[in-house]
Amino acid sequence: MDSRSDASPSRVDDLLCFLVHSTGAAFNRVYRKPLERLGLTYPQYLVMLTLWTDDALSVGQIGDRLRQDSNTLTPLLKRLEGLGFVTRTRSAADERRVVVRLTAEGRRLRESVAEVVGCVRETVGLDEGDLAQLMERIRSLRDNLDAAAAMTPPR
Amino acid sequence: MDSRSDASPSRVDDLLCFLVHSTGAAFNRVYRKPLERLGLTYPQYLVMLTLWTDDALSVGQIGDRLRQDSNTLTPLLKRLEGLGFVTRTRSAADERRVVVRLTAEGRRLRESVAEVVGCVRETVGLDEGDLAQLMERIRSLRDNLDAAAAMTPPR
DNA sequence: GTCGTATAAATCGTACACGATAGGATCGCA
DNA sequence: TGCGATCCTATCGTGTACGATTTATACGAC
Repeated sequence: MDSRSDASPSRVDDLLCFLVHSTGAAFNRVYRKPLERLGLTYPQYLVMLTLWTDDALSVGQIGDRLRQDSNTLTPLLKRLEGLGFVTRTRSAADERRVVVRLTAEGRRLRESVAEVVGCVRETVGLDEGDLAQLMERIRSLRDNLDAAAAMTPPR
Repeated sequence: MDSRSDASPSRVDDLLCFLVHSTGAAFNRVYRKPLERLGLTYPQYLVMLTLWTDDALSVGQIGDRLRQDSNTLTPLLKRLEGLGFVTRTRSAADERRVVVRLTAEGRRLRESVAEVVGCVRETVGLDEGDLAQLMERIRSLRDNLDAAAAMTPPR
């Protein structure tokens, strides 16, 4: 009920949604150059991270972890396949599934990446405690938004 | 120097960059449906917000506020023009500039939007103090990232 | 006044995001 | 055993995002 509860906020930079949006873009900018040296985009890097943790995942399993669907992942995975970092094969047990596996080169990439993660970790400029707290708040914010979006929109 | 300082994090969901990224997507999902009723996408909505605050801005001024460049904004503004919400006219004083102005219909849209902002504000589930603190932390995070990206990347 | 430089917007190519839909495989159950 | 519902991936269309380049205008030093 305060003075700005309804009127348009004075600046987009005073909106939480815009701050989150632009901070995501800023992360992207920081990651772009070092990843480019490895031949990866940021979304491709996220897929590689996922496979370095658990290899041989289906498209859907990767999508669960990254919160995206096959319409985004299929072309992205084909590019990673074209780059020689993963293979895509139909599962014999369930022909509906496509299993994505790291190649030797894909596994090798993991070492080159350690420095990328490390250098970004420093630029965020937060100590362990603040980082953990910030992450927890953002996660809970995201969960609230997800829950709101999941409600069948009234009408 | 702790145990996870170098190895790949166990899950993308434990990375700050991914949390920010996916929270931005979650905001987008929440906004999508109500904005769709107005005929706007989320980035278009950000442009409208900017113009509701300051009308008659050049493409570059809009870009300063939204942190994007003409390569993204030009086609987006042409769509808003096609929808009848803005006009785009070359400035007489400086023929390089294109000035974007709200139409009557574009101004009218502002009222329909109040409820959108209000309903999203509730779903974030934070009180005034927490919201302000979270926003300040994210802003400072973004500034750190911007500063890092601005450094001419060594080698 | 002329020329080089800076600035503003537009254009181009590639990659993501995402709603909607299609097509094939699997499963459950009558 | 057959058949409808469900699941999984792929495809399509539209709308961003963004680096690199292009074109046109403005400005400053001379």
